[in-house]
Amino acid sequence: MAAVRGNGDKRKRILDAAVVEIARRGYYNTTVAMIARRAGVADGTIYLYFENKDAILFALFDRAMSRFIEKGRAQIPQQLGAEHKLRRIIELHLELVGEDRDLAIITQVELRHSLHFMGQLSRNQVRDYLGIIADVVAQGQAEGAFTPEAEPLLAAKAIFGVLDEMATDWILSRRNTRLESKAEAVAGLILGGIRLRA
Amino acid sequence: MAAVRGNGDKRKRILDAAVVEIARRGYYNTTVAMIARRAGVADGTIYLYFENKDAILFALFDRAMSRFIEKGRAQIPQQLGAEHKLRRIIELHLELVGEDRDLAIITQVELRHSLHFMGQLSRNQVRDYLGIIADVVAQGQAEGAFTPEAEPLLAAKAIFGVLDEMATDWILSRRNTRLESKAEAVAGLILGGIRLRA
DNA sequence: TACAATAGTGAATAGTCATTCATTTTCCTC
DNA sequence: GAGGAAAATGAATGACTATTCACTATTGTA
Repeated sequence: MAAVRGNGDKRKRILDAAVVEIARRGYYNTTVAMIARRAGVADGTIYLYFENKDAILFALFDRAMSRFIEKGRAQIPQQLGAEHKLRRIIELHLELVGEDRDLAIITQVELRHSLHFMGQLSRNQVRDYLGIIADVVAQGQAEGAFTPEAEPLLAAKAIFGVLDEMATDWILSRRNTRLESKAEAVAGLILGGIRLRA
Repeated sequence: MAAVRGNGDKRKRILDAAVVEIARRGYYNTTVAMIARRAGVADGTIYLYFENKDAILFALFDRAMSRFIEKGRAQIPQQLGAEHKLRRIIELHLELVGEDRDLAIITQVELRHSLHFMGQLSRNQVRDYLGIIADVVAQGQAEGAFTPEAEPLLAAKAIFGVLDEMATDWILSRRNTRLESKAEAVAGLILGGIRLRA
């Protein structure tokens, strides 16, 4: 039944369905049956592709993070100066989060469920991401473009915090502005701070 | 039984117990019975003080936020210049979150559960908090100390994002550094940005 | 076409837990 | 210290749901 195509796209269909259902209702209020229903498969089929319900959430995060890093690699030319790279990261982050609201709800809200989820997986890959930003900061310092006072990893966390808050704020506001429209202003703040330059 | 004191501190005992249990296990993995047990009351007693399980989480947030705003009011003198006020806010935020790790887990991780929780309550009071920061930014601009380019509310969100990320990072790292030890460096970043001053 | 293997199904299972409420205990007043 | 109100109890209820598994359908092969 519901034969969209009797082939191997079931895993994808399940994940896509999970994004929608979990974004609407939250992880704990979404039943496996709901995901199965939307995916057009039987409840039991879910367990042919995922060990358990938690594994679905883990897989969702993996998939999102992979896309993120993949796009990042492709779109941040190695030869750019640090300031341009950082601007590109800011734009890209906001673009990617802003691209799919349901997915953004998962990453910004649902995945922050419990220390269990946060600690187990999300942070490993977040650390990689922070590392990428920290490298750019260090590059900028080496180039003499960025202030040497800032500890690169701390600066990276601060930058991530700003981007993350912008994303969360966008999720929670029902307005339909585009998230990436803030990129310019955000970059200005991050680069220049708020103190008036002498 | 378990007669710690037969008087009116039950509500407080229940909330205190809830902080500990929820911080350890997460909201959805904490049963009402667990909270009751730690509080030294019967399961049913919980329902004399709270309408349902959700209401406990809501109350937890209210209590935390009230303390936050109360301390903020008391410790940020009205006559201070904007930069000093902002530094004080940064210190205070990190101090208060850093004061009680269990409570911090609730506010940084557990309360971000679902749009349901995030949207319903946390944001109303967070908006007030953002408003306070935005006012300080506007004051700084009026004084000519802060850059006029920054839109105060956007700047406030960015600042909140930085503080929030520092807090979350502290929660997830098991190290026992004091959160407020980062205040100085964070203030430097927020005020000066990362671009080198000419 | 016959036969296995593989994939998919969905009803049944086995728990779990928020919430209720009949009963008991504590508190207060006279 | 009697009696009634208020507070507290905790066993029972009623739902709900992740996961399993005996069975069916599909697919590929000889």
